[in-house]
Amino acid sequence: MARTIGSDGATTEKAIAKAAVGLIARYGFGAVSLRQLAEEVGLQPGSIYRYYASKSDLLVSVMKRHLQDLLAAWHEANPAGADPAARLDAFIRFHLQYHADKSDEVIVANMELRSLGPDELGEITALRSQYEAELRAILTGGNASGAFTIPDIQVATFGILAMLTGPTLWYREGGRLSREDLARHYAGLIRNGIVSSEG
Amino acid sequence: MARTIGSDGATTEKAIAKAAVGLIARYGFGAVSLRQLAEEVGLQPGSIYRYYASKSDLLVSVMKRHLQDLLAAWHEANPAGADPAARLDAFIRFHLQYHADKSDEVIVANMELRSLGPDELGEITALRSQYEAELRAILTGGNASGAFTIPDIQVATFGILAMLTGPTLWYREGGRLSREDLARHYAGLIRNGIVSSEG
Amino acid sequence: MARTIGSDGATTEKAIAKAAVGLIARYGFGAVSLRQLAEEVGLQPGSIYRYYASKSDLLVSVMKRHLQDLLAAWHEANPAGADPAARLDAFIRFHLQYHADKSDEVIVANMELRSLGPDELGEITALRSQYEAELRAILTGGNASGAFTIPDIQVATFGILAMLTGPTLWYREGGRLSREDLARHYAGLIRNGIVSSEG
Amino acid sequence: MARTIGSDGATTEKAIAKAAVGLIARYGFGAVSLRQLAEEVGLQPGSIYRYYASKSDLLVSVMKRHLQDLLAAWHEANPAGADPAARLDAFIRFHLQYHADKSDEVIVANMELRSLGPDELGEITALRSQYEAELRAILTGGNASGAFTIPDIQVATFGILAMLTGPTLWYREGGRLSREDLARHYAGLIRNGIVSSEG
DNA sequence: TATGAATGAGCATTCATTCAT
DNA sequence: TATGAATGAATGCTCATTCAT
Repeated sequence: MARTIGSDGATTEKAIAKAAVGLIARYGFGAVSLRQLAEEVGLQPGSIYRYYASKSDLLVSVMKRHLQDLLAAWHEANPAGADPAARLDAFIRFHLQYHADKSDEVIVANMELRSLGPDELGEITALRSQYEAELRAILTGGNASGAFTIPDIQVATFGILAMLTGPTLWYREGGRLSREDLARHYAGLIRNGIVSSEG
Repeated sequence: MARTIGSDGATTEKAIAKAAVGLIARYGFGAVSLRQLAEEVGLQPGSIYRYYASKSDLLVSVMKRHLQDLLAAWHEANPAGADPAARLDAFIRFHLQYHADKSDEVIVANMELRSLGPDELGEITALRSQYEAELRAILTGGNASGAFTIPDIQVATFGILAMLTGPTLWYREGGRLSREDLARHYAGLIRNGIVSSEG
Repeated sequence: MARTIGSDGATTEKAIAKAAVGLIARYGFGAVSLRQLAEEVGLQPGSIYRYYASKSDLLVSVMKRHLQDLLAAWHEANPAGADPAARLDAFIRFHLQYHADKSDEVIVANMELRSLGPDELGEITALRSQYEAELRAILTGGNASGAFTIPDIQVATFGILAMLTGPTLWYREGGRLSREDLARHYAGLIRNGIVSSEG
Repeated sequence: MARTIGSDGATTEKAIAKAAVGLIARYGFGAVSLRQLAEEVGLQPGSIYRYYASKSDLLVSVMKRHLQDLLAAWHEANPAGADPAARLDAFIRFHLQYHADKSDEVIVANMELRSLGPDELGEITALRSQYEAELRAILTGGNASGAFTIPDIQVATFGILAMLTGPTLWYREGGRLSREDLARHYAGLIRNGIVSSEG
């Protein structure tokens, strides 16, 4: 039936990706059908294949874009010259902010690694590692300057990331805690622990 | 045909549950078929229905059992009379230990909430909340006694749990870190943060 | 687990047949499972096989018994020596009465011929034909004696039987019409038609 | 794969419906599988779902179409202005004719009411009632004009319909009786009964 | 650019049936 | 006499995918 009036490829592609992220975050990759996705976008299922080679390609594409955007945004926000404590603080705030803004993408990127084939898993894992390396570098720098006293950088890196990613699953805008509250509390916990944390 | 010689119901039921946990943890609930599960157990697919009313019932059953066992084990391990710091330490060690021993169950219970219907989700969530409440009580007690200085109990509870559950995804027995190392490092981080943590 | 206390074979067999007739009449042979039937009787599905060789055997057995009982009851009720009009009247009343009393059996015997294999169909059809022959004989006798003026005995036989069997599907005891009303109206219709029927 | 050359939706849908009526009439709704139906049409089983939402939807659709066609055809054939006797005669001939032409549809519509869910049963029953009402109106009119002497219109309506629908199960074209014979005999029986029926 | 018809494989589930106990 | 464990085949249905139009 030829081109739907006013439709254009780039727009359609973005609409598919956006709908996909929302649906996958809510229901899980395996539980979302291309029919469902197509209907949400206002297309026939077959038409998705003009933009993505397969359902799996769609997932990889969405994840990759998210992780690349995340890295780019952090490079922008990173106060590279600052001292370790300030850089860690910036990282905490950036991570919470970005993860609150893109919670669907985060959920997909964290929960659907199982849905990837081995090759794609490698690609995605490499990007995730780059992001982890950013935090690791801050912690290492802090240990070197004496600002931090971290016995195991790896444990701390994973621990902090896990902690900071948690709110994706429970934080709701407009609830008891403002974003600023959240950042303050987490920064205190990470810096000083619970024995002497201040917020 | 008919009863396999020597087969008995209780044994078969446990074999199904055990295989299910392993497969679901590895591939995700939606990606595991009853055919696959049946083959792993050495049954015909239909025979699973002698023990579980549906695929979804199998998931709920596995999750519920896990959370009940978790709670029971903690009640056993909880040094109820001790001071808050000691109780927190016990909780950290218990959680890491139990989650390392039952990593498949933990992965299923944490990742497959999406695969539950609304009623079942309520049941499971209630059990999870009970466990969270145990940690919350320790933290609250510590604040009261002056042992801790926690500005937001909720954030700390979720933060600590997220942190401590993280290793399920990356910790491997026999690697660089012993279980004792892990416990020590996490305990230090949680107690003192990264500025003055020791371990 | 050996014999359930107090159970005995003949009783169980009848209980199965009775439950089967009820279920098949309500839901259709194909839609009734042996599980359902077993549960209604308080047995395990496998136990039915002690009494009936197969599901299909159960159907045949029920149908055959019904048709044999029907024939026997008519032979009892048939006023063999009477004149054709009286015998027809007796047949009408007998048929309506018996079909009202055994409506489940009638429904099964009329609706489930399709569920029979070819051999069994032959057996059952033969019995049905015997019953039809009884009516046919009355009509033929009436033509011979001049009591009736029926141009085609076959059409009249089938027509009368179809008419008289109809109430199985709609007649309800205690409604607008008593059994006597029903018999009177049908007898009038059959004898005199609608131009001059009296009731 | 993809569209079979030259295939088109409307054609396929009709082919499915036609094959379905034939198979259901012969074997019963419950005994016909979608695989069997698909094979008869030359499709894969799943392709049926492009046209019918479920197996049950297929049945309802077939029944509804039949009853609507039946009503429309009678409205066409009904000699509305004629006297009751002529209208009854027209009804008898119409019914026999239509039921001989569409015997599969008739069998399905009469035998598979049990296979319907409660809502669908209501819809179908309503259509059947409309058709019954047509005959009831003729009989009522005849009583009013003095052409008929029917003590119970309901019994006569059901009786006549049951009688006239009977041949669907036994009448075979080209046998001993022509369609005209059939119509004549039934008209005689209905009008005058068996005491003085003439044909 | 997009549709609409169709495929083929797979899935959860149900069922009649068997037989060691 | 009856149970309970299990089979193997079938069923309705869904899905990712293909491709002529």
